[in-house]
Amino acid sequence: MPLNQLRNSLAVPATDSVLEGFADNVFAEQCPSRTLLTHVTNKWGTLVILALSEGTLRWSELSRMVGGISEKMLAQTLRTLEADGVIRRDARPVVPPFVEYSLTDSGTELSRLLIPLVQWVAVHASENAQQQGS
Amino acid sequence: MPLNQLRNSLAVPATDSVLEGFADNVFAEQCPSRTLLTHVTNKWGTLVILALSEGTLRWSELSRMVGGISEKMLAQTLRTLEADGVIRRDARPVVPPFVEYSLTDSGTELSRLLIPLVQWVAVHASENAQQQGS
DNA sequence: ACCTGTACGCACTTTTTGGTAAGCTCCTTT
DNA sequence: AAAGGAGCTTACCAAAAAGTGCGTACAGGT
Repeated sequence: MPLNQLRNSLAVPATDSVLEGFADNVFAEQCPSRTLLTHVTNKWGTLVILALSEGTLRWSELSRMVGGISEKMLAQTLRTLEADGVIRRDARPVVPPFVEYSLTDSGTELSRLLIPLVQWVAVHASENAQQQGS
Repeated sequence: MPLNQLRNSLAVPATDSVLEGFADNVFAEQCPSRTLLTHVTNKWGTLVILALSEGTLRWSELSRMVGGISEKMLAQTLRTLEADGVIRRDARPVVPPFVEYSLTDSGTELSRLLIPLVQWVAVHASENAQQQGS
């Protein structure tokens, strides 16, 4: 048995003050919260949700707006977030395909939490030099 | 020149309503905001910041608290976030090494934005089955 | 007749991320 | 005398994420 799996099997001393209740969830792996957390807080996920917070957008508009996203990543991100119930896909079966993406209600909630976060990032990004990777 | 780099070189139609001012930053790659954003919103980064929102913790306490993190990832995450000015490292040169980690002022601000986000995640994680990866 | 735009899916390769295990220093415990 | 713990670092390797390019169907423009 690897060392850190062993470490996980030990009891985590339940800390709870601000993180009341969900501390035992998020800090433990195997919890679905971890999966959703990585979906909404990864690079492309955040950016797509943010872009859609403005309103409904088509595939090509998203593609242009989120700078640097590849078509594959856009497709994957959209499908993942759709499965998570964060965004809604609305396809009209017209002949040049017309597909619209928008936030669901919970997606809108989420975007309202994400926006101040990105604002914080925008403010503090200039403070230090961020040259080194990883 | 690859296709989507070419796409990036085209002008992004500056959209600004809720995202006033920083829209041109975050949505464009090559911007330091992107780097910081990925630092604070990746899996381990979020979890470490959250853990430290409770207060100062030692290496070994963090290691036990954040379930599943390897020593390498803990070290890497801590060094990155320290360079970003989010956490502070305080090492006493005593003989069994004693090192404490805490949030800086901006790190505390950040954690206050992260907590509602994680609460949202905790609430919505149970709604759908999150079986599929990526 | 030919090319472009739309919204993808698929296969392949590259890059990044993360895990495992080992080592290290200096001291305390057994 | 040997083992172990604190707080890391490094080398090596596997897995996952992401990028690249190709194909597709059909319509409209030139």
